[in-house]
Amino acid sequence: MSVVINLKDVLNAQGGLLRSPSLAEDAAQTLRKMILLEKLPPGTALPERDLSQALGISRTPLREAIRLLAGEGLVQYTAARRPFVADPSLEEINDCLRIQGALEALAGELACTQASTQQIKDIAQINATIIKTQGDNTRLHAFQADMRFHQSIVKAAKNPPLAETHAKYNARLWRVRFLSSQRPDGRESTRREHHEIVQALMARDAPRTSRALKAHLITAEKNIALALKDHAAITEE
Amino acid sequence: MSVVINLKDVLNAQGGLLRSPSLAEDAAQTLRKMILLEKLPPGTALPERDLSQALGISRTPLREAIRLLAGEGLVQYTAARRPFVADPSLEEINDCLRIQGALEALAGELACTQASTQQIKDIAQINATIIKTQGDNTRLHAFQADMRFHQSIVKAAKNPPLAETHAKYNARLWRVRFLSSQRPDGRESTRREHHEIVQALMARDAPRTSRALKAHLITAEKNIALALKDHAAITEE
DNA sequence: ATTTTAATTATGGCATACCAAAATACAAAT
DNA sequence: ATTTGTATTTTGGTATGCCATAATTAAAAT
Repeated sequence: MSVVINLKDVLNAQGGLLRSPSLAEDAAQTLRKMILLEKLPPGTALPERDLSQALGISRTPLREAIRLLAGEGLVQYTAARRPFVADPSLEEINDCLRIQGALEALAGELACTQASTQQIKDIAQINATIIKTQGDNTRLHAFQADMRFHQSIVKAAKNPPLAETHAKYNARLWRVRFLSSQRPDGRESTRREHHEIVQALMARDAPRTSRALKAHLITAEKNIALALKDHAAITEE
Repeated sequence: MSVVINLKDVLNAQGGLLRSPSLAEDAAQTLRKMILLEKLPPGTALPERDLSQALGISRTPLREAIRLLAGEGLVQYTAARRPFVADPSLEEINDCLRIQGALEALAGELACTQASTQQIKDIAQINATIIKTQGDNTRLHAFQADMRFHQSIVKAAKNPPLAETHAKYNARLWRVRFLSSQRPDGRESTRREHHEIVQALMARDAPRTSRALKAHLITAEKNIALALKDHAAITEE
């Protein structure tokens, strides 16, 4: 019989099923958010010492966190190996969007044969939620629902490496997509395209699903270009 | 005037233009080769201390090397965060091949509009080399030429993130592709498919190029399945 | 005032030591 | 012999200190 308290149990009890696996991953998540919300704007230097001190951890896990973000493309290195927040050009963003388009098109095709009927129902359900909350002022929620919509399609493809790579590009594009989602125009085309994607999936028509998803990404490309233009104008002044 | 010897100069002088950017990347490259050549067979545990000692470096860079390989999918972690050489199932390999197919199809499409005529000539040239060396007993060279063929197509797409992701899946699939390339059968279909890819590229016919590359990857999937079957039979006894 | 050069500082790469948790080996009990 | 409980060892996570080089500042020369 022991009276020693199990630290893990305490943490699990307090945070539900939350786990804190490592300081590095925690720091990575913190930095990810700061980058995407532009608390760390593009181009910001990320010196290991200052950051680790700011986050209350040592350099070792902070360093690892930065490597993680670099693997996702959110952080880059100068020639002298100094890390800084990536500042992707519109061209590079479009490059990533085309890749994301190809990945989602593949996911859609695979989902047509691999997804359970329940999964397709879930996808349709998520889309229905998006339409309902369309008028809300909670833009963040609408955005997150849109992310879930695409993620659920990828998940239905039942291809773990595909899901992983897709998630990476999602992280990389999160900021601009969020920016783009704040714009009211293009919302109608999004609604229409989502509907077409769901219809194609329900019909389990692989080529049609692929086409619909590719078209959707091309629309996203246009909207993002507009959003970035506005954003640049705003942050300039 | 100083008599102190500059270490960098010494290293550069001895290795030509070889650079040794970091012990971590060097170690990653060493481990990559060992994994792909099955000196570290699938499933092998990778304890940080032993490996770092074996490579003559400390745990810190070795640890970083392992993270790099994990990012490529060559290394995985147990639930207790112990790293081991990934042992992908045939299903997982096929998952990766489908992704690779989608990536190369996209690359082919982009290359049709983005590639310079010189780049397309180069691609055709590489393929010609492959055909010439077909009879050679230097299987390794033929394999490397095949890799270059596909890489040059991706490069011609002029989409750096695409090239990066493609390279990662190449690393991940290197071992099985090498295995597959050792088999004599299927060589004829490879020759035919490569020819079709080159023709489609020279015609700058994007859909045709896409189709040709997708078909090529499907063939690869079949050959790899056969090669793995043989390999399993050999390593069993 | 501008350019060069030297000294200083800041920063990333690496090695090492310590700790907690997990795995393993071992002893005891059934 | 099998299981259970306990001690030992192994292992990954983290903190810290040192080093070489790049970046910055200061000084000197033109």
